[in-house]
Amino acid sequence: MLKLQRLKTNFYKQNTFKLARALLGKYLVRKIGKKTLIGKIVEVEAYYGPKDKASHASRGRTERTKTMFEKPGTAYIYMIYGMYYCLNIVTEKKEFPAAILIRALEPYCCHPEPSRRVATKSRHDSASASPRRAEPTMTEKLSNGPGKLCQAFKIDKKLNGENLISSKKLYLAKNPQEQISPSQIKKAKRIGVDYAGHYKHKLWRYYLKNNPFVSKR
DNA sequence: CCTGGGATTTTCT
DNA sequence: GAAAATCCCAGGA
Repeated sequence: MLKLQRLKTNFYKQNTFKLARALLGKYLVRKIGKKTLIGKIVEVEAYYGPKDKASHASRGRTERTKTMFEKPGTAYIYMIYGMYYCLNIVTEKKEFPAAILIRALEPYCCHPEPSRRVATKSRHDSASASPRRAEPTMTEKLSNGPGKLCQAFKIDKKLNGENLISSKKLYLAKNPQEQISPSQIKKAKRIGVDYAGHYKHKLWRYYLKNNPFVSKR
């Protein structure tokens, strides 16, 4: 059985780039009434400071971006392309705008609606080659991208500004048994930020090697 | 394999 | 009025 411990204030106080790596392998927990959705974080991107041209905060504090200036451990959620939401974890000291975009999740369990088997029978995803998944669950299909995971986990602007340290609806947790080693982490350019001048080349995307839920290699 | 366009609406100039 | 931290699908090589 998966034993999860909620992540506390100190976890969020790490610098943005350390925290981005530390987020890999941690769990996003979403409670909706009596139901709980859980997904392992497998891909993230860092957006750091007012000079990062790819960051919404590069043009200062606005109605939308004010959440990025909040204290670490706050959820920053915005609408993108009129159709999707994106979930970020605010980092750094209050008043310094930085956040980490959650780009992909590996669902752990429990999309209850259709009576479908949870596909991962052998659950600790070992490094060993698991043969192809039989029936992908709904969540599996729907959480391999920043917009899709918000859809699957029913995350929208109502949760913008939520404090992940105290929230009953949305938080992060770890399985103390599970450790991610640096060799499992791959660094890459961020997606969809070609407009960002030289900041578009920054290797501020991190993902778990060989994880099938990563949005792009 | 890759490239390009359309959907759709909030946000900021 | 233009752009956007996306996604999906169609069409070409």
